[in-house]
Amino acid sequence: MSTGDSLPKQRYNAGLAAQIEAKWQDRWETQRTFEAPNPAGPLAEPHKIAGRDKLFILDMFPYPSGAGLHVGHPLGYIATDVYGRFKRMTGFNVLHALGYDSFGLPAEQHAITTGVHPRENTESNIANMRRQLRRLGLAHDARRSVSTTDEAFYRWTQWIFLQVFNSWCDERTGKARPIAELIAEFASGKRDTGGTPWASMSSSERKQLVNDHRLAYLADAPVNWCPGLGTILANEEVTAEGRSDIGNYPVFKRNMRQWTMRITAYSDRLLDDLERLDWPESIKIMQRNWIGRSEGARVRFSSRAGDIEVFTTRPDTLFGATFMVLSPEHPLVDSLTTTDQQRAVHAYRAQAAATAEADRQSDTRNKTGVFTGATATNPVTGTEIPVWIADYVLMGYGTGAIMAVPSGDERDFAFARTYSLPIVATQMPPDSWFAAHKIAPTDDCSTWPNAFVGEGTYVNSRNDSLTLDGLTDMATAKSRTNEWLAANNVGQAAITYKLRDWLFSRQRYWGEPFPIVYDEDDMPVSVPDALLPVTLPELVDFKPQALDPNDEVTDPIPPLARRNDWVQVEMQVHDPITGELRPRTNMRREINVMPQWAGSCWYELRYLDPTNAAAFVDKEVERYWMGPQTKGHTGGVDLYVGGVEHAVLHLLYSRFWHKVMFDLGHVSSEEPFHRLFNQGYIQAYAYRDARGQTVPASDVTERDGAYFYEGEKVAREYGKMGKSLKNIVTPDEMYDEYGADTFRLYEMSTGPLDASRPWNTRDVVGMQRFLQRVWRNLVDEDTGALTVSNDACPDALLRTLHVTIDGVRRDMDGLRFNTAIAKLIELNNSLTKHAEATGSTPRVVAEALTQMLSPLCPHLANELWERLGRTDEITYSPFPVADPALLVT
RNA sequence: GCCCGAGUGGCGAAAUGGCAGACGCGACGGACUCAAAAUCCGUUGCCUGAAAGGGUGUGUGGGUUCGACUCCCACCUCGGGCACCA
Repeated sequence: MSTGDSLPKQRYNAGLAAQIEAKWQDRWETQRTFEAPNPAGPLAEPHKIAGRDKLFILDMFPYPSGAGLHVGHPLGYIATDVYGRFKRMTGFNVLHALGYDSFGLPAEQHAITTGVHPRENTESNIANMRRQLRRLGLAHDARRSVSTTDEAFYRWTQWIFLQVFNSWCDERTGKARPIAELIAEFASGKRDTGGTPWASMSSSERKQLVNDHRLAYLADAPVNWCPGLGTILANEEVTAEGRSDIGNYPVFKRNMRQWTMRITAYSDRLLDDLERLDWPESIKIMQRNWIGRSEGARVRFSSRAGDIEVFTTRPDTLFGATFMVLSPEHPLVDSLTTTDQQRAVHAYRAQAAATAEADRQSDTRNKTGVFTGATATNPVTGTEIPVWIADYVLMGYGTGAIMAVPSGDERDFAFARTYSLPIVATQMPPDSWFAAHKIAPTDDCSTWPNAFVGEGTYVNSRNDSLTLDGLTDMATAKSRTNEWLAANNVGQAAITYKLRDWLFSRQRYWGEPFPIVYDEDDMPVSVPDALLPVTLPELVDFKPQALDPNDEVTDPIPPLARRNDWVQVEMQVHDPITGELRPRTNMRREINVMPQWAGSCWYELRYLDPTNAAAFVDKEVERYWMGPQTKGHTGGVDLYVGGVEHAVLHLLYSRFWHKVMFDLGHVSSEEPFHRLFNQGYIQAYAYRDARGQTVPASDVTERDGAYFYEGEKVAREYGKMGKSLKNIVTPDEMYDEYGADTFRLYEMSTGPLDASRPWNTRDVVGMQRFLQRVWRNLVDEDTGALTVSNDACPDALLRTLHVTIDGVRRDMDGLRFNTAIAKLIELNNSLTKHAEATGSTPRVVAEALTQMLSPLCPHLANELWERLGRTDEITYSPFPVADPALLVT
């Protein structure tokens, strides 16, 4: 169709939108419209700050993928942009920027297959994404865009790592302190070393003792080792058969020496401070469950291999413990196992090692296990009870061993039933329970259909010095048992967390090198601040070194090990104990790199002060943007928007680092993100042909509710937008077909921000028509002349305007952009009726409508504002305020 | 499996204890046009009825309430996370 000639010259369509958008994007850049003033430092403009409140808005920064952006990415970015623009119009000094989380596996994989250096690939991906984002018209301060791979950035990632490494958590205050203070306490005798006195310790022993207290420490941790690929694998990369997803090589679960972050020392603070955050309740619940604090007791059972310590949340049921179960990985298994059980135990351990952890925790799976042949003594009854191993007991939780009370725990009950182990009831369930299960209270508990986990009257729970019998209150029964355990030196009340310490090293190339060298005792030593950053050495081959696929014992050889000239180093370092600075030869660099989480744990702080070479962030600048706003306020980013997929890991790791920085006095905020909002995902339809192959969604047509590709019928499904489903829609296509403003409006209109929704290109035109109608109400499509008059506005229209202002203001504040847009459409529809009747638009409505639209479609609004003859910047013009007198009908 | 969400017209949704379906898409009808596109106007949950009207309806089954899309319980389906994808 060639229709261009007959269209009105000044119709608002993709062509006109493109002109307008390019014009304003250029103008914003040259006029530096969105640069946010700092109170101090190189970006300081104190006169611009006076009398304004600040607002720090943050998006979860993207990974610069080779595919660029698809229309799913900008959902959150547009929302924060609309909110930030709205807040600017209500007087806030808004900081909004976007950087790149640019270390990570895809660039490394790309480098392995193509030989192109990850930096090159990463930089071209960033350039492409910057171009795509610029066309969206985001009001970002470009000076503050940082990438985690910039040396000027990761210099400070390394510096923060050293802060963590050179700290310990003082158990008396629960706060991090410099490690030098711990050394001083040991040296002065103020703190007991728990063994050899400090003065008699060798240098190596002292370093080891101190290392054992550091917040970043080396420890053996279980990993999925795939020698055939030469790498450690994520659980998701391991198949159900315990082989690698790629290449189908064997995978071994084994311990390996890894950098580990002592996040568990912060469990209680991470848990308690959730109360003080403005986060969705569901995310708080997920974090609480992840931390998984449970109160109970540790109890020691004696055995021929020594004491076996268990953690239980139900010490009150100790009298019903009729057997014990150890995790197959438990260190005492070897010494416990009797000769005749060795084969069975060995076979079972091998099988457990090949089972995914999620499956091991499954409640519905049949319980499996093996008897070790050994027994242990129940401390309250004195009875010898059998010791088993079973994969439903995990080494990573509690002590890796449990006392099994089949009458009071469903899993233990199932296990006892499977292996005919004894069941002793320690609580008499209420009659209603028996009635519900259609059994009699006189029936033996081994005939019960399942365990009883509620509160009942204690029975069979008595020895010479402890009696629970007759009690009905669980709390009393627990505390009495705990007191008895402590008095008899066989246990004590204890708290356990599901949270585990954070595995922090990767055997990869494309990550931050650790600022660590090893000395002659093989002890880690900080690289001095003056020598940061430790830059990534150049490599030609990025591939991990593959080994014999069955070589379970050799350690992985990370890519950095290839650069022996880099690994071996002479350096002036501070002695970890004395602090004395002296040159050392024969030092060896750490050859692991940090995980991708590292940069994302603190990037928001660098936005504040991106060029600071003396500190990761200036203290005054941090206090201005992130400091607590009232007493008891945690401080932190004012609004953080991102996907719910980061609910636990990223959001817990960054909270931990931030708290360490707070304890050490480097930041004034206790939490990184005060308010959190999770946006939904954009999903998309995908289509498969009769052979089950996905076909390009863009070429599928609909007829009578059925879908066709090249004349053949295809089946529709629904999934996350991505390359594999061939259902990607790029923002570039939308810019070209409709313009950025229409695209922005469409993304904001399709539903509430926190809901996922399918992408439907067909629907975009609705927002284009809306903008077209707005344009036509103010501008003559044929001549381009303004059709706005200064005549008085009729009362009814004025009332509609003020009701709209009132609603839109509240919707924008509450991030309800979809309903704000609906209200603006209604206002414009009223305006259309008026304009049709009178031939002109009242200026008061035209200006207010333009202003209310400007956060949502800023290019169009700026253009209309200028055509309305306004010479002030609409970006900083005051958002309309409703007159209460005009709200009553 | 465990933890967290979500299910409302043909589709995206609105209403969050008080008239279910605002607004948009699509569809249908009309205006403009030689015609079409674009644009504009109107109708549009479903069943029934010529109409007025009547009936019915927020995943399923129960419950609380004068009143439930909204609160509670159970179930089903879908999405997210499960620690080396980020």
